[in-house]
Amino acid sequence: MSNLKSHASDAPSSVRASSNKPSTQKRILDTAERLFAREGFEQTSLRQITQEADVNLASVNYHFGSKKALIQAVVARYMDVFMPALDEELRGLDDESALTTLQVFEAFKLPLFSLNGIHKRGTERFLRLLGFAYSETQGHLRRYTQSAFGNVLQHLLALLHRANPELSDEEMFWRLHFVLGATVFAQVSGQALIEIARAEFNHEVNIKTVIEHLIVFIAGGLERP
Amino acid sequence: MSNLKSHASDAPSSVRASSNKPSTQKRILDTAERLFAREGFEQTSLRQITQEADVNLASVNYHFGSKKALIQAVVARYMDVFMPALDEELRGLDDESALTTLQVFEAFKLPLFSLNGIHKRGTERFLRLLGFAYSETQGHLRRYTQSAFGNVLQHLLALLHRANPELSDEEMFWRLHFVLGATVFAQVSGQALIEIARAEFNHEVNIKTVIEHLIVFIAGGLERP
DNA sequence: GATTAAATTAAACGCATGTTTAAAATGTGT
DNA sequence: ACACATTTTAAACATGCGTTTAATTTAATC
Repeated sequence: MSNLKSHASDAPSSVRASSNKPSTQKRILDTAERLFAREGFEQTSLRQITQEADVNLASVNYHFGSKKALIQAVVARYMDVFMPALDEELRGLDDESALTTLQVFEAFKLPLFSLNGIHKRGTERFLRLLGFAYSETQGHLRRYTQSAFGNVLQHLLALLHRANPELSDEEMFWRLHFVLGATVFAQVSGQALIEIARAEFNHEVNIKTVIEHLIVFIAGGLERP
Repeated sequence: MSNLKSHASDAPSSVRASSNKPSTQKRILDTAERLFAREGFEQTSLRQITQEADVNLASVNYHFGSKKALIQAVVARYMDVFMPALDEELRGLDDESALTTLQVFEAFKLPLFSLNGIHKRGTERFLRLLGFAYSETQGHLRRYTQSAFGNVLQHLLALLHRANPELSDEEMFWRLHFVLGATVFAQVSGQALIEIARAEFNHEVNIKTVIEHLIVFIAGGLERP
């Protein structure tokens, strides 16, 4: 944590001077993201990351301090885009007169797809990172999310209660966690499932399709009387 | 795999002769089960198991051949009870005239609760083992389940299709995996969630309650038009 | 261009894992 | 009681991990 060298978070020069190669920091971040999203955090070693990024093993600890901090940096890059976008979408629902569960979940779509601005397959990567963050127990990530974006999550819960006033707090508690489970699982097993589906149904399947299916499903489960 | 000593699967003498202590094999199996269900497969080391079981480290490899084989033996002990029981329940639904999704999922309840015959908290343990088997990628376990009990799972799929004839194969495919996700997640995060719920709602929460909530949720998600 | 500061490098450290080995202990059949 | 097979044991093996160190190279500053 505090082991970080002072210059590590200095902002500007993200591109090396007289070279078209991205900086070491960015190379590490990009490669780590790709591998984390594919294999999970624990399954990905620093040696694997540094080798594929073509940087020295020790540079991860030099630039980020520790593997934990690297994980957090990778996730934060997406969170910092996603959460404000979601926040705005949720605010747009505050004035809705007859709010439905489906509306609330569909508010996730734009923020999710906007992540493709970060990377070509940003949506997919973010969801898989999230999935691993929860299925592996990366407590520090949960704490970071809760403390940095807790208010957004509170807002979400309030809207869901407004859309389902007949559900008790306890029922909402359980169903929300089931929603989370279905979502996380769909992403972690996502790539494998997409391939199976492709072979089985003889047409292209992409992340958008999966999300559409998922949203209908979780809305159905959550609204169940 | 084939490294197993020939006597390892010899059936009978599960209790040592002139001693009230269970056999080494059983001690390993019981302790491994307890730890696997609590921490997951990868998080539990053989040293932890053998230490708590009070047996020698090497005896796991002697009796089971490898850690993978031990994991499989632990899971199989439950599968061999659960799957036939589920099979029987599902057969009971074949003659149902107006089959509902809820009926299909409720057919899981008895087989699940029957696992408490194996261990006091057998239901909970089995579900958590299953959860870890899927969230960690224990491919060999998936293969074993598929090959040993594939017919039961096929039967389940057929019944769900009968209860929801309007759903396409593809929709059923996705929803079934979301169901699996919600279930697995609920169990892996289960203990933590149960404790939060207990504190939040000031009354006892047990595994049965969670399953009741879950079944309603997944039936709602799956039936969604 | 000399002097600092920052970044990179190769190597080692310390620890934990699953597995194997070979000797000792225990049990079994005659 | 002997001979043999089975089981248990302590120790080492081989591998992989995140991290640290100390020296070198590169960049920036005066």
